[in-house]
Amino acid sequence: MAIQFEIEVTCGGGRLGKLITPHAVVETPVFMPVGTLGSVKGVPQDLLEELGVQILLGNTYHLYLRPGVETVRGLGGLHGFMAWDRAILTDSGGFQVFSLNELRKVTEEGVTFRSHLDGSSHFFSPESSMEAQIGLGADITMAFDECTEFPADPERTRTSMEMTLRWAERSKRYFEEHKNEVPWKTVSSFEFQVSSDGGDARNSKPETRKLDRTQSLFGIVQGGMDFELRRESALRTVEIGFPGYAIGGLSVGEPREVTREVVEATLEHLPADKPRYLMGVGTPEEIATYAGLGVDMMDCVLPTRAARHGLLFTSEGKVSIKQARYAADAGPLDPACGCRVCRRYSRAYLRHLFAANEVLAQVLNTVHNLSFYLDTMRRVRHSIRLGEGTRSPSGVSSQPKP
RNA sequence: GCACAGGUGGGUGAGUGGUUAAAGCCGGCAGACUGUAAAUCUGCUCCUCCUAGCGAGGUACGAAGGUUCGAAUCCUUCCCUGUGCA
Repeated sequence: MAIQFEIEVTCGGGRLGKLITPHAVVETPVFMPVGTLGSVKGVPQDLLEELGVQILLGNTYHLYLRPGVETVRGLGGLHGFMAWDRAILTDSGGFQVFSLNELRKVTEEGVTFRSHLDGSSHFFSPESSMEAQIGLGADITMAFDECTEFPADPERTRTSMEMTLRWAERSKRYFEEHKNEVPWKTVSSFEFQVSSDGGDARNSKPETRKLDRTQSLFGIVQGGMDFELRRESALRTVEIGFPGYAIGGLSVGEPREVTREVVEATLEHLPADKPRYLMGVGTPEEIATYAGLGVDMMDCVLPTRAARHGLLFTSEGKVSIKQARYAADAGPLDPACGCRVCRRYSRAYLRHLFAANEVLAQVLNTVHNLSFYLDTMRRVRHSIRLGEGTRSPSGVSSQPKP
């Protein structure tokens, strides 16, 4: 078993768990910051560690184009290359196939696409995506899928979903044959320590386990906005068999309430003992909601991108720090936030940095937003734990450990 | 003092007789952003009024006059700036 997922407690649909990957133990539900090109834009790795980030995203398409998979592999894989020894998940490139729609052509075999950098022609298939992801050496890899566009008619949605299923089988087949080719040691004993929520380590104790440190491959459910197709996609993806399942094809322009309905309709068909990863979602409210519904992993560019654009998430709602109203505001960005940015700087200063186009604005804004997202998930985990405390005696939410 | 070159909206800078309230860029003010082609993108940015619109007036291209159906654009005088020569 390449990856272990242990559910500690559940509350309603929400689950508190540990995802034990080759490089880190990840407390779930977790928000995974996006580091597309081997960097969470603007934030040094040691700061990410300080924020409590246990798992990052990398992107196969982007790293394949630049600096190239072989370069990364030669430098110890993505972990060695970007000097990050906690967990990494790589996206397969499936989403780029969707978002670079002007530059690509999809066939059963795979996707021919033009580089957005220099226009050169490339080809991605389930096999080549897996080859690249194994070379990058993330802890968790993703099957090569087709993210169905929105809107899409039923026929198109089914056709797309069926192809994603065939690609999932091909991804798995290639992966199983080559997964030991990762650029790091695959077997070792692994000591890990999990601090309890809030950073208080009093109750945690180091555990040592013998782990098979191989990569994992997650399957991705598609099916557009159609509940029946989602159900079928989920069941058939589970049938192929993966250690974790992602819900893809959402946040592609559909109304947010539709997103939620589709997530709920999909979750019920995914095995309770496997991690469930909702791709590309969402706002702080959304990630809290979905965590409560039983989603274990989420990623989104929103906190990092919005930060660079001057949009900050706070306990009092969104703050567009560029607004003139903050020009002389001596108060902290978010009085309820304990992050290093809110502890130290005024809104007026943050606004000035942004207006003056100082690089520090991007750094501080991103640090805050990520901090807020990670805090949000800590609160969610805490509330699930508390929920267990009150409901456990009746056995309502008990969940057998794997 | 003389000779050139210039003076355009918050800044810069196009435009050199007719959809020009005046390009573009910057600045300013808002908005968007959800498996990152994103330090990006979009809108507004002279004043007043309203039925809020490819709406109606007003004011505007150093100043004042003039030519013309029509001038930021042509002419005259004046003021100012830069460079060169005395």
